[in-house]
Amino acid sequence: MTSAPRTALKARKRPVQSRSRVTVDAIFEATIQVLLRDGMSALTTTRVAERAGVSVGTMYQYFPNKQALVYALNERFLDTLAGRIEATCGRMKGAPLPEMVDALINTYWTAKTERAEVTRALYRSVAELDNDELMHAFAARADAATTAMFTSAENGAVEDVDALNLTLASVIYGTVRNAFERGLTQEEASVLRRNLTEMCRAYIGALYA
Amino acid sequence: MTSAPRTALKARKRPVQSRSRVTVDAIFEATIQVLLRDGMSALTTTRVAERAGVSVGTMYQYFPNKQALVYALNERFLDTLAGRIEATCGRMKGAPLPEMVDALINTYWTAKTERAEVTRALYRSVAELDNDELMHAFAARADAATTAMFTSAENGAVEDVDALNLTLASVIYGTVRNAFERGLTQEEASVLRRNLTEMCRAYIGALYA
Amino acid sequence: MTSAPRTALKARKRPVQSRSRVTVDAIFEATIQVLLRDGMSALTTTRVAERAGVSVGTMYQYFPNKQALVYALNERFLDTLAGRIEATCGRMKGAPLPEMVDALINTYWTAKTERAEVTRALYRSVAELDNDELMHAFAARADAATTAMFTSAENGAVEDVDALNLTLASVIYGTVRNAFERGLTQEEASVLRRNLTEMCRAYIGALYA
Amino acid sequence: MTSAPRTALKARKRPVQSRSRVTVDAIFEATIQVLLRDGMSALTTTRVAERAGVSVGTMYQYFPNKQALVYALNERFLDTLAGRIEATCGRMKGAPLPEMVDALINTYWTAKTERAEVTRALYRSVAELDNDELMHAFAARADAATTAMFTSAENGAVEDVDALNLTLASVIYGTVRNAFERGLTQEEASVLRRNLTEMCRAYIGALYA
DNA sequence: GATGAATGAGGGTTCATTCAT
DNA sequence: AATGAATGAACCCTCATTCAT
Repeated sequence: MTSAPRTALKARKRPVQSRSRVTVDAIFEATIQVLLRDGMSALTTTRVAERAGVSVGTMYQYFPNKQALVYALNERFLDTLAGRIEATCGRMKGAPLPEMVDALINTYWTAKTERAEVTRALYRSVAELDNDELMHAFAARADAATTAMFTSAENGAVEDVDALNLTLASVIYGTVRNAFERGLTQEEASVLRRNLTEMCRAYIGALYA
Repeated sequence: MTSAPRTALKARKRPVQSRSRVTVDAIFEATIQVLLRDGMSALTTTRVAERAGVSVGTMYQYFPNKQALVYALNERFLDTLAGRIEATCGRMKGAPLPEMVDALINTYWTAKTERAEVTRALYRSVAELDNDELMHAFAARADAATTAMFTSAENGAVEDVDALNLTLASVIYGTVRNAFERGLTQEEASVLRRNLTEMCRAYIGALYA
Repeated sequence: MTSAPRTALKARKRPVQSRSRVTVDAIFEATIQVLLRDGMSALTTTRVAERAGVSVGTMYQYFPNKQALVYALNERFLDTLAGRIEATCGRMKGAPLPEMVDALINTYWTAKTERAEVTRALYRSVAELDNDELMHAFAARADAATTAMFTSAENGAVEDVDALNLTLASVIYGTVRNAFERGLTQEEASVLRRNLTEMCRAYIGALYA
Repeated sequence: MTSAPRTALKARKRPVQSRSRVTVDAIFEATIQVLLRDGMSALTTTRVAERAGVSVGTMYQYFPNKQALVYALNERFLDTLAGRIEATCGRMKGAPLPEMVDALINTYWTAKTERAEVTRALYRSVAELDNDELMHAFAARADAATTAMFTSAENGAVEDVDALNLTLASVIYGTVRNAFERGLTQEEASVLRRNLTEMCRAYIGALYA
């Protein structure tokens, strides 16, 4: 996640002092607020600064330009998410494959659902960005973690871990995102979540039948 | 798909005459070109008109504003896509469930892959829009078609068609999109595609074991 | 009134044929409608043509440009008004001065009040124009008529007809216009009208006391 | 005068600091210049900003839109004018009625004549606006002042002050405006001014004869 | 370090006018 | 003669970014 973005998008300073940290957090939070309330097209530097309670000038001390701000915000979220996935994968090392899948779905689904609106806002904000780098960095980290986990599966080595990983990751991440975009009801969501788990388990079962 | 969008987004005139039709198509194509080359943030009315070989004024004769243009473009693509899905579903009526799933994945995957870059461009362009209406209209049409298809499955009635439909639709559409965003290699893509099919089949198999 | 305006403002053709006459009238009426409904800033050639039931092209056959249209419209109204004043002045020739004044106020006030909204709309529309020419032409015609009338006053020659004329014309026309702009109630209007007459009579009385 | 205009027309910031004050004044002056030189239809935001020596952006920091600028300009002038009328009325309290009228005509006429061209430009600029609010606010203030003055007239209470006020105000303001629109010569103007005074005095005389 | 007024390029949009049909 | 689609200059306005204080 901390892999080098285009120089233009790099944050200007690492907020080492606690005061800076507070400021940056306020800016991030303000960005999310504006995104939620008014949408991407109303995300102006002035408005963010205002809501964050700082001046535009100050904002530019921490982020070289608007894109960098949005970029950093998404980076932060993906960092957190990757961290959670890593934690889950660490915890599940050596467990049976089906349980791994359950855990992975749980982690991802929960992470996205906790602040559903924020997730949605971020999905939108990232569309303008040079997305790929961000996604790749996240994918790389997450894939490393899940691959390591799958490799450690209890009942012997998986034949083609990379293929398994690619498949499960794509299906899980993709399905969860799609669930968001469809705006499912609570009930539909829980049906889908259960069935997604079933499906993954069935696939794994079929692989080793 | 042709369900009423917010008035503000409605196209101004239906291009009935062939000359108009050509113009509108040129504008659509130009929009895609710009989206591909320069991204959403560079999609200006002037640039689109220029590339389409018409004046801005002409563009505004057909679209009341920029958003409406992007909206109409997406609408057109989703319309086509929904049409293809309906065709497939029609053709597969009464077939065995696994073959239905194969056909559905094929149709969707192919449709998205044919002009992969365009698909990617549209995914981005739609993020700024009032997405929901568009998605819902598409979902409604596609769901109706697939549900009808699943209901007609050869070997007896599916127990809960709606749940099955929700699951398969979410997984398939979601996975395909995720595949795009990850920017998979040709090979990875074909592995994923095969495995997605396997997974759906395994799920269906498990349901009726 | 028919004095030469700047060439640019001249109407393109005199509508001699009855068909043309109808068209021009429709355009004039449409212009007023739009002015009334939507105000000067919404007075577009397209809208006027639309409401008149003709094409823009046709409109341009009769008026070389938009300004000419507004100009002609005002000219027509001022022409009519001048005609009415001339009629009154003709009728009152040789009458006693106070009765002349009564008649003049009556004529002017009535003319403006009959279609009060139209009057108001025209007042506004003319502000954009090169007003002066129009006003001068009207003033010249009206002044000629009133001066002739005052000269013929029953009880002997007025000492300085031009001064009297200037005074009465300015006071009467000015007061009536001001009444419009203040948006007086029915009652206030009639009080004002009565008092204006009183005042003019008092002035005349004082002159010859 | 400072009564609430439609929100859309409100000035954005009150120029409290002296620098801002200078800027705003420059913008006002520039607006007048442009109005004088090129007329209302050439009054573009760019042109005004240019002549004022500021950027368009700066202009928009003080005025939310072009209309608001014109509105504020007229408001300022009417404010000043109302202030002058109030001053005169205050000074003339308890004086004989004819002197009051003299003073009122003097004040109004002088105010309008001092910068005659500006007055003319403003008369035109206001036609596009939602005039009424502005006029009413002015009228209310001016009427209050004159009514109070007339009430205090030396030789006993006027019978119907409101009617007197309505009459004198309408006649005076209307006549002065009409004088402008006719574009009188210096000499004609002074004749008219004298006669207007005579007329008002004659009217008052007749009232209390 | 922080501020926020000033900047001005550039965006979306309108509409008077033309001219091929 | 009539049409109305096409034109494109010009308008109003926004907002990322800078820099004097």
